[in-house]
Amino acid sequence: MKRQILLTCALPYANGPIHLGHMLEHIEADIFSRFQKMRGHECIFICADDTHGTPIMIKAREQGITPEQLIARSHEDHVRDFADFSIGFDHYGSTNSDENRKLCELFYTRMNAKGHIHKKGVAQLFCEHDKMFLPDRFVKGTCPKCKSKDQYGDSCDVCGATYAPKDLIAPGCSICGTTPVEKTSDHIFFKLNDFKNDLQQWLPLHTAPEISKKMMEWFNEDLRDWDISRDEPYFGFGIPGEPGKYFYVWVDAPMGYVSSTDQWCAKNGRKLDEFWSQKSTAEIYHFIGKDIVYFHTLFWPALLKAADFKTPTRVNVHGHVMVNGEKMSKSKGTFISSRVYLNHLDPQFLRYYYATKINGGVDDLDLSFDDFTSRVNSDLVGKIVNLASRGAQMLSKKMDGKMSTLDAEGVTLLARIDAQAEQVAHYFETRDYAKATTTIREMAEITNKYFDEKAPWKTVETHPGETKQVLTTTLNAFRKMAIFLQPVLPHMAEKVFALLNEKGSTSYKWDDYKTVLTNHDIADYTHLAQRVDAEKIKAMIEEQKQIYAALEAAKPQKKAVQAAAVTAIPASATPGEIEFADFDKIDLRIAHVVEAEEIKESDKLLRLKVDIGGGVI
RNA sequence: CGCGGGGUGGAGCAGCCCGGUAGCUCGUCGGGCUCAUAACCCGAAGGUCGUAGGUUCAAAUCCUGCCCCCGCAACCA
Repeated sequence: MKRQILLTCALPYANGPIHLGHMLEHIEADIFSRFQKMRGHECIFICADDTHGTPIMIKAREQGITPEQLIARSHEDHVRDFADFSIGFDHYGSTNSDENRKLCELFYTRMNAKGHIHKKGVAQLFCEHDKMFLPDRFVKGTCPKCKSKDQYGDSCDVCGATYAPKDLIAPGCSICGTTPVEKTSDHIFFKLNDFKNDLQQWLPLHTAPEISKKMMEWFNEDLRDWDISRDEPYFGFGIPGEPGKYFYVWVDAPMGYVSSTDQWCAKNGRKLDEFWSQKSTAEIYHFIGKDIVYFHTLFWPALLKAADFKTPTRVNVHGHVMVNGEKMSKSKGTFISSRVYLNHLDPQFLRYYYATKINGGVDDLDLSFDDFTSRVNSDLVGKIVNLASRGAQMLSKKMDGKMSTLDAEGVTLLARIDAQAEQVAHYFETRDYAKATTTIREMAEITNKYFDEKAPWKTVETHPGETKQVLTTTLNAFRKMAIFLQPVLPHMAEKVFALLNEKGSTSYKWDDYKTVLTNHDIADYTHLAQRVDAEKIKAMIEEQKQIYAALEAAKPQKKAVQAAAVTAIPASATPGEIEFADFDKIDLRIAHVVEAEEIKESDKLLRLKVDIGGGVI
């Protein structure tokens, strides 16, 4: 039966570049998507940029550009990075689209009509200087509990206490430093508790046990109303009938899954209802990180239910990437952006490496570069790819480049491999890519053993006929492995496709493993993958470190410049640690700022920044 | 006592649900081979399974306490 599958990754925030943490999720989902497509199912892989909210607005201000310009740049970067890692989205949209706006309005209208919305006043800190209400993370001050300085408005990094921003001692706007005042404003709330029972039943059926177990905590008491509005100025969508009120970014972000599907449907002559109507039989899978579980397993399904849409079939949660056993660190250069990685290493390596570690669970995944190097060099290049080299080179250099037939042991060998095929498929289906790649590696091991025992290099002169059978067997075994690995290594599979002169499309279907190539010409052999050079890893980390250093160096200057600027241009918005995605984006842009400042130091600084930072603007 | 996940040879992991001689890859050491990208094949050494107790004929596996790491705690996208 042909399944209809819709796949999504969490939407990357549009104020930072893609880094190796994002790539874990996208690679995991892409492998799943490619696997399903190979199996003959319809699988639509959707993602988009998440473009709204205060951080984007502030960041754009800092750079003296509009939020639209900022998100356009991010979109371009993101799309290119993903493409270079062979992430095969069927559509990559943006939450800042007409489709998304209409959808938000539709959701809101339906929720409102059914009585799930209400309004009440909320007292919140307001910065008179920046003329805006401050999200918790934009208030900094001294922790009321342990007195640590420079803590955010929601919790203290030092002692772990949680509190409200107004509880901070000497709170200040993190943008301009002004002491904020408390002001009350009406906010719009979604009555999440209306869906308490639904959610409680839904969770265990659609998430992994460890996740639903954790989420069950929420049901110990009634669910609080969820504040879905923000006051202007805010970069987002206005709430219908509520002037000056905007949808909170976490409302329109997951909505991007639906609106992007809509865009894909429009391009392909399909109907959104096929996927998202309550009657739809399509399977919807969200791939997300463990940090945003509750948005996807509480708020999101509740919103969908409230608006009469289909709820996800499964929310797949993965852990976070650690580098060399530690959290990714900017100063150590382990906070590696996709682009920096691509400047030094083959994206296939990361795909393979992550695949060997992804087991469908929520554990954190350690990206250890020593392990990375040996895994790729030994398993992938040494054991698997080497088979092609062993088989194909002899066939084309010492013989006529044409396969013959299998020998008796060859028939047995290929049967042993075939016997594992459905098991491998099962591993892909359950997202246990670690087991899938291990099984494939074992196929390579028995094939190498076979090759060694047969020792064709000894018989190539004396018994060409038998030798050819060994090479034919080896290449066929390798071909099966390449097919099984195609979800992980699509680029390599393409090369194998060409090497083996395959007919038809340009990539394999899963069932192609069932055929055996005999009396078949192959093309000249070229290496399918290079080994990892440890020097390149060093160079990559070094480059990332330098980008960070440039940022650090630019920081004080940036403050000085912005202090001199005329209207409402904030000083450095983000001292200390902001979220990683934020951070990396700064890295890139800062490099531009540095240049700008070297050239100029008068009152037109901001204009210059735009020129250089934007390149063509 | 906030909650969830994790702690297995030098590194990275599997095994734990359904107790019964601890498995895989890399690395190390020794051997083989020389077709292949110094690759491949064979063999060896190396672990009181975080820790302290408990249950049991038997515990990495089940139960309890503690320690350490990661994450979450509704305004971090």
